Formats: sequence, structure tokens, C-alpha cells
Amino acid sequence: MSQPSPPKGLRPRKNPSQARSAETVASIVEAAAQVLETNGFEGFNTNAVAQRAGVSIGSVYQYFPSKDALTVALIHRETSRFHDDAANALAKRSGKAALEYLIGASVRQQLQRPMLARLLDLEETRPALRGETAKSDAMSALLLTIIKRARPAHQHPDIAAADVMAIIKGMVDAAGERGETDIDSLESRLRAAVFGYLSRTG
Amino acid sequence: MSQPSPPKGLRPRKNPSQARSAETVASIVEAAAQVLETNGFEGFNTNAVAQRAGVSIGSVYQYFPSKDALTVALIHRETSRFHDDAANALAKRSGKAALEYLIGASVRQQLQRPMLARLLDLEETRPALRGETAKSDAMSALLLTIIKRARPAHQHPDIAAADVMAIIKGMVDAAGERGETDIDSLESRLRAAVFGYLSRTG
Amino acid sequence: MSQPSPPKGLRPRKNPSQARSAETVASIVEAAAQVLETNGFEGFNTNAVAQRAGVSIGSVYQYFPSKDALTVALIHRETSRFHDDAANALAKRSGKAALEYLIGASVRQQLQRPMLARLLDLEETRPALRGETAKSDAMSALLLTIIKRARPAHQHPDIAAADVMAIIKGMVDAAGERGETDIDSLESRLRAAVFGYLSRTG
Amino acid sequence: MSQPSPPKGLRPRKNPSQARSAETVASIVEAAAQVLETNGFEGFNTNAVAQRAGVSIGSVYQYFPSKDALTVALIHRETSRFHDDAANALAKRSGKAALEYLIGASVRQQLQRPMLARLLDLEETRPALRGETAKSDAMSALLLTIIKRARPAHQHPDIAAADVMAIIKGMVDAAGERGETDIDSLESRLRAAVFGYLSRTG
DNA sequence: TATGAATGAGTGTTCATTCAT
DNA sequence: TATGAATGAACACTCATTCAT
Repeated sequence: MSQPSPPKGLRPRKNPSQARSAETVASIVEAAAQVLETNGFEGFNTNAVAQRAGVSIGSVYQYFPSKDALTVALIHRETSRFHDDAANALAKRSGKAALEYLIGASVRQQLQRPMLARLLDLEETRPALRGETAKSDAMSALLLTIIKRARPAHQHPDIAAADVMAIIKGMVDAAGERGETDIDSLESRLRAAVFGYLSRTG
Repeated sequence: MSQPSPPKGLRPRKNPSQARSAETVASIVEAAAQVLETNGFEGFNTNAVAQRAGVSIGSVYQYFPSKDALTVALIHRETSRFHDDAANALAKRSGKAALEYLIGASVRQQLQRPMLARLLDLEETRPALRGETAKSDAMSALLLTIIKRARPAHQHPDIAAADVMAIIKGMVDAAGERGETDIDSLESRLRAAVFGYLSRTG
Repeated sequence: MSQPSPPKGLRPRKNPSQARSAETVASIVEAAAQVLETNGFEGFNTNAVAQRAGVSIGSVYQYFPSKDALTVALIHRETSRFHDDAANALAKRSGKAALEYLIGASVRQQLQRPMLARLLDLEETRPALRGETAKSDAMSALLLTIIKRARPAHQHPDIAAADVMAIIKGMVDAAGERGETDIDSLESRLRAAVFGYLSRTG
Repeated sequence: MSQPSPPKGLRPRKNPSQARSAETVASIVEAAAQVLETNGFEGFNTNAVAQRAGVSIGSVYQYFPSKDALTVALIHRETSRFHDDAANALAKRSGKAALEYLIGASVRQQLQRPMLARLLDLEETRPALRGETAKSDAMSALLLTIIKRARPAHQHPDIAAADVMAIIKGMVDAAGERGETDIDSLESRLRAAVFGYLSRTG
């Protein structure tokens, strides 16, 4: 099932200087996303990605030293998309508004490509990739800042940040799994859970 | 390998009548648990399970028609353990007490074998196994009953049940992933999230 | 083994565009023929074929999606060789001459690689391959045409075609099995059987 | 596909002296016949036979030292059934009548259990079983005698015997494969082929 | 730089056969 | 003698990765 996977580099082989390379890299990553969405985990293999991207398997390995590196790149892409969006949350006046914005961003991203988001959450937990994926970390940092602002008196803001993130991930993933599409409903329930949690912890 | 996985049965091949068989079956399932915990997903293969169980690969297939069947058996084992415990929740007088008991049971089980619980949660979502794993269903049903008792006026008890389960799973899994061991703290935060959510939804 | 033989495609995976590929494909099919001849049915496995062809097992599966597909390809190779030859029979003036030519072609092919021909006849009857092998069909059609010309008054030309084919196959296979090498003798006896049959049926 | 199959004895382990043993042996052989007919070649395995016979796999090996030995026993059973019947042919006055009787016997046996007969013909040709199966030999001897009587002047009665047998086997097997059930038609066509052959060879 | 043919270790699964009970 | 649990060699097939062109 899972191939040998000798500890290969996880970072892209090169930061593509030429425009053409950049396009190729982007198309490969997008192909990876599509294959993951379409075929699921079991059908996520490098040859399928190459074919979907319309490039040779050799080209894939020209830009990514290993399958894991490709996965990491995909995670980074999804993460940074989210990150840019989420950074706006910090600009919001109140902590509460920032938190609400963040919740909205999570929901929006998740429901846009539900399968993909879930699969990536999943991949993120693989030991081999641990530390290479910044989503949790970055989002944790963001959350921590926001929570400190929203609940200045909280005793354990770091724990709260982790818990809030877990709540969001858990509920949003489950919603995606069920095929839920009603954004507003999901968002309001998420707010209930998050603010409920915060108001009842120190 | 026979990778492709022709639609094989997912239920055990025989219910072992002899004492020796029962032992073997149990040892295989326990070995599967250990391999999953130790080696993770990538190292979870039938040969490793057989070796860890101290039996031949043939014996594994004597009792389980496929790798997936073995996984399902493992899920069932963990689930029923949990289920027996959780059924007590229903006996509790108040809905609130029942819910608290359920939260406690979740925490206890999860923190006992954190890696295993997380990996099984994950496997449960595999399309191939869908419908064969009762955990979510059984727990959902339980939760639904409990929530109806705890919040008789709730407008959407089924949605609430799903959300509460997602919250519990999300927070508990994240705690397990972080290696958290403080049961009391985790439990009280879970109560905050769950009751916070319930008190703020209709 | 491929034991259960999940319904895999039976047609080759790609028509090799590069020269190197074509060579590899040809060498694999020829290796299959040799393994079948040398080791018989029992020793006909994909690893042996790969080894004999001097390629990796992966290469075999690059071109043939399954063992059965490889067998079918081998049958087709042998068949088309025969078919090209036999098509000439139709050009013969009289039905009788055409039939004699066909008999000669059968004998020649069979005695060239007796073991192979017999094993392929045998494989052809495997349910899994039914319909993918054109030999019987094509030869039947040919025979039918020829017999209609040779015996315009025959009441059941289709049955006669089937019977004549069975006679030829039966006698030629048996001769191959016995290690018979005298082409002329075999041919004259075949003519006796075929024309004897035709002259005595309506 | 085919298992290791170290050269094991091919003769039954014991000639069962006790009545119970004889019954068991018979039931095993009959089970083998049924499995072969029902599941075909690919499904013909010792465990299936044991199960169908209602005995343990151990018992099968108590009476037959190997799978091949079981196959040989089955061939013998079918053969001797045929043999007894066919021996009557010799009692017939004329060679012609004897030959006609033999043809009839072949047809009858074949169409009774078509799949079984074909599969056994097939097994008979396996090198590992060669020499252990008397069908061809016995029938050849019978045919030789009959042909000598029917065509005293024939130059090569042994070759004729082999050819006649090949014709019969070929036509009858093909008929079985096509699912033909009209005994009379098949018999008359066989007579045409056999006597046509004999009348045109020396 | 791009291609895609080639590689081969790894994996799931079967089934003839053995042997402790 | 009968049982059936256990064995493990054998086999079909996959897929991450390499490298000659």
C-alpha cells in the first residue's frame, strides 16, 4: 500500500525562476489537488498527478524531490490561501469580530473544497510531514493573538487557542463529511461552540 | 498487491469455535492495534500484523477475508469497549449527568491509546469501510437520546448531536496528538465547549 | 495469484509509440510463449515471463494490465499469424482447394510449436477469456464461407463448420501431443476425415 | 496459481478395507466431481472439495496423498464408468456395430456431465499426471481391437485408432462447450466423420 | 529541460499440505 | 481415525523513483 518512502527532502527542488517553470509547478500542485479530491487518498499517486497536470512524471520529480514534497507543497498552497484571508482578521477592531471573521474564513474554505481540506488535515498529522506544515502553527499563532485580545483575562490563552482550533476543525470537517452546504447555519453553530467555550473557561 | 482490493467481504470469516482459535483471533486484532499505534498508517500491513501476532500470514486470512475486514474488526473492538461503557450514560438520572459521563468516557478511552483512537477515527472515514463501522452511528444515536433528554426544547437535536460529537472528537483527538495527559483539565474544557454550545443553540 | 482475478482489462495498456517499447512488448509476448511451452500451464506466471524476457515485472504490467491480458495478446499473436495465412484460402478457386489449403495451414502452424498451440487452444476456453479471443470466431467464419462454397447444397453449413473445426483441432492437437512430425501423413488423414465427414452429411 | 506441488504419490493412500472408509472415499471423489463442474478449474481446490464432501481437509489427505492423486482418482472413476460401458462394444458382432456403440457411449457420457468430461480430458494432458490416467490408453486399446475387426485391411490401425479417438474427443468436447444437447444429431455426425475417415484411409 | 520507459521492493491474498489435539 | 487450525511459499499487481534519450 504505502511505498518505501526513503526520507527524501520535503521542500521543492527549486524556486522556479522562470515564468514557465512557475506555471508548471502551479499546474502540478493544482493537479495534485484535483486528484486528491477526485480519487481520494488511495488514488493519489504521482503518475496520476503527472497525467492530470499534462506533464511527464519526470517533470514532477524535476520540481518535487518526492511525493511527500508535493503533498507539502499542496498543503502550503491551501494554507497560505487561508492565511492571507485570515490575516485580515487581525485588522478587525475587536477580538470578537476577529474571531468571528476567522470562523467565517474556516467555513468558507472548507465548504469550497471539502474533500481536499479534510484530506489535507489528515495528511498534516503524518509523522513524516510533521513540522513541514505550517497551517496549524500559523493558525495557532493567529488564534492566540486574537484570543488574547478577545479575552485578555483568560488564564491559559494557548490552551484556549488549541481548543478553539480543534473545535473549528472538528465541526467543519464533520460538516464537510456529511456534505453540509448551509454556510450560515454552520457558522452560527461554530460561534456558539467557540464563544460558549471561551465564556466558560478561565 | 493485490492492491486493487477486489470487493472483499468485510466481516470476519468465521466465529472461532475452538478456544485456540479465539485466542488467535484476539492476538491478531491486538497485534493490528499495536502495529497501527507503533508504525502508523504507512506501516500497517498484514505481514507486519501477522509477525507481531506471532502467527503466519495464512492465519490472518483464515479469520479475516481482507485487510479491511481486519481493520473493521479492530474498530469494532475499540468501539464496543467504548459502547459498553457509554451505555451507562443513559442510566444516569439527568441528561446533563449523562452527557458529562459520556464526555468522561470519551476522554478516558482516547487518552488510553491516543494514537490508536485517532487512526481509527480516520480509517472510519474511508469510503470502503463506510457503513461497516458502527462507532459514529451508535454514538450518534446515544448522543441524540441524551441530548433530547438534556435539552428537550432544542430545535434540531440531531444536528446538535452531530456537532457535539464533532466537538468531542476534535478536541480529544487534538489533545491526544499533543500528548496531553491531564484528564481532569481536558474534561472540564470539553464540558465548557459542549454545554456552551448547547446553551447557545436552540 | 491472481487468483480471484478481479475484472481487469484484457486489452493491452498502450500501443507502444516508441521503438524501444515495441521491442519490449514483443519480447514479453515471445517470453510468454516460451514460458508456456517450456514450463507448461503450471509454470506460466508473470514473474517467470518477465525474467525470461529480461525485463522487470513492472515492465510487463506497463503494457499488460493483467496476466490474462498477456495471455490474450499471445493468443492474438498466434492467431493473426494463422489468420493472415489462412485468408489466402479464400482466394483459392474451388471450395475444395480452399479447404485443403486451410487444413494445410492448420497442420503447419500446429506442428511448428505444438505445445504452445495446444495450450492456447486450451486457454481459449477459459470463461474469463471468452469473447476476447478471435481465433475460433475468425476461423469459424472463414470455414463457413469456404464450406458454403465447397458444399453449396449442405443443409447446415454452420454446424458443419463447427464440426470440421473440431475435427481439425482434435486431430492436430492429438498429433502434436504424440510428437508427430510427418506433415504429409497428417494432412492426408485430415483430408480424409474432413471430406469424409462432408460427403456423408447433408 | 498452481501451488508448489512437490512430486507426491498419485495413487490413493490405501485401498479402504472398511465399508465406512469406502463411503468416505467415494463421497470425496464425488465432491471433487461436483466442485469441478460447479466452480470450474479455478475453483477446484482441496478445501472446497472437503467442504462439499462434508469431511475435514485432514480426511481428504488421509485417503489421498495429494491433490493430484484426488484428480487421478476422479479420472479413474469416470474412466472406469465409461470403460465398463464400452467393453460391451467388443461383444457386438460386427466391427461396425461395435464402433457405433462406442461412439454412442462417448456421446452419452459427455453430454451427461459436459463440464466434467471436458475438464478431465484437459487434466489428462498434464505432464504430472501422464501415465497415471488410463482412459486414453484403455480406449485406444479398445479402439484398436475394434478397428482391426471393422477394417481388417487397414494399413495403420494404430494410427487410425488414435485419429478416430481424436475426432470423437474433438467433436464431442466442442459440442459440450457449445451446450449442444441433441444426442441423435451429434451421434450421426460423429458416425459420418469416423466412417468417412476410415473409408478414405488405407 | 522534458520525456516516459524501466525498475523492483513491497503488499495483499491463496491454497496445498502438515500436525497437534 | 478424524479434525481443522496453522503454515508459508508462491503469485498477481502497484507505484515511487531513476535515468537514458
